[in-house]
Amino acid sequence: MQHKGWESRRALIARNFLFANLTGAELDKVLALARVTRYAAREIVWRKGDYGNGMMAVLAGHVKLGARAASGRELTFGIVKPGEIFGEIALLDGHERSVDATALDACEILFIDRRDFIPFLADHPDISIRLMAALCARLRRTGQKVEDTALGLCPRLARSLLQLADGYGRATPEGLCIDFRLSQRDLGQLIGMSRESVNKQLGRWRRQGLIAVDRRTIVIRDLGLFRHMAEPAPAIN
Amino acid sequence: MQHKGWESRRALIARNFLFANLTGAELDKVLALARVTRYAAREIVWRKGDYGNGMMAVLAGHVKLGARAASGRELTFGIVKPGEIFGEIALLDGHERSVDATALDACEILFIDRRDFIPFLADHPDISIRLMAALCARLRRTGQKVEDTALGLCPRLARSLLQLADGYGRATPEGLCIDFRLSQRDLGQLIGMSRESVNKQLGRWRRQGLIAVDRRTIVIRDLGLFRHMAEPAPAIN
DNA sequence: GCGAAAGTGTGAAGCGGTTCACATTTCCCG
DNA sequence: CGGGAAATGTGAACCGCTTCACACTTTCGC
Repeated sequence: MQHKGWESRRALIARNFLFANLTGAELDKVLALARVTRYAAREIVWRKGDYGNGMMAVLAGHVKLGARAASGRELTFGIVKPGEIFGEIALLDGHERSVDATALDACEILFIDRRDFIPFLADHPDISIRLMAALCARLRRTGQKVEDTALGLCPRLARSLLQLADGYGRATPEGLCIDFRLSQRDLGQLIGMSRESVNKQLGRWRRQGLIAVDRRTIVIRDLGLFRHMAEPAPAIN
Repeated sequence: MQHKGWESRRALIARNFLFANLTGAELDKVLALARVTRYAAREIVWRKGDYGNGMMAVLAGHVKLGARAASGRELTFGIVKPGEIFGEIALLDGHERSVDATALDACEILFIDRRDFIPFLADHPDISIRLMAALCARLRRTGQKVEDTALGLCPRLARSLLQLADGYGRATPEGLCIDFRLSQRDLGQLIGMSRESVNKQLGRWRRQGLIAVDRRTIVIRDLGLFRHMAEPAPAIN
């Protein structure tokens, strides 16, 4: 391991929310426990059902957490951004992976084995607490996903876009630009509906001037109006 | 607080998985922190959005965790049994309740404020670990619920019944008897479908001789065959 | 730059589950 | 034990989403 890689990894880890305010020496300790792996786009990090022996942190790139439902349909639970962690459930309970994890783009991912990390946690109660908070956040998010089930296409898609905008939005003169490319198929999996349905709804909104679909991004023209779409019974969809 | 109540509560708490192997003195400590409340059937323990200032443990009775979706539809996340806990998310992160909690029958529920419990946890790492395990279990379960979304009525209902049978099943000469009364409306909310759909599917199964619906219970006649119904593409539904 | 593969746009048909409407039964409380 | 409320059973109509089929465009690897 050459010096340059070590330093840059150290900097990347320090940006992760879990390790954000560790001292330099502690960061080195984490790095010593960790293994960093690169994944190409579409590469599988693990499959649902694999034996889960540790936790991952995304240093660079994006990871999709999803599953192929028994019916054959693919559905996405969420997308993990740089600085976030995933696989923390298996870290804590050691059971099998509950979802598939797939690299969306080229990723750099840090892995820590639970046999190393659990003792480390014992010495770092603040990290344990942040870990629990992450777990709680994921639980709330997943619960929200269950609730969204009761909603129709229009509010569901709108919510999903707003959520993306929350993470990747950039204000422009034309409106809120979502700087993250998801295919309509991906969007469909994210909201649990068919690609065609997503296409048609986006088309309707485009024709209404609510959004603009540039080649690789979606721009929300009027955020206030668009938020209306996220309501259960939208005025005119 | 008279001696008798104290003793019986102590016995009930000792039966909770979280406090299962505490010493007598530690149990007393927990009891001192806790407040026990009785709820009548259908009484609301808390509402989604309330400020969550602690955790509950069910000593007796059953609590339904659910929410009224924005569309007006009611849906149930799960049913908490005696010896189990709920509200542990708000205990850990102190945010608002993510679901409604309603007593299904007459309940005896123990409440511990997070300001008292968090310090207690610091002295009892074993309990912290069990708490995290509970959190993980809930997360896995909720994820399963999201996945089930992709399934149709038949497998969804079958799974739900099998799950109930898992907790309340009693083997009889006629088959596996589910000793827990849920109305068809409740079942519908549990699987996220309409009461009518549930009724019709139960009717079909009854006519096929797969189940028997005695006044207040459902009996699964042939478990093996019924498990088949829980598969995504059932032979003949 | 070219060709295959992936993504997008769109209509038609079908289906599964919802909603509505009502009859009947069971339960429960006074 | 009687009467009202809740639960159950069932058919008809409706509706939203899926599926399928296909044209067209964009992207990406070589």
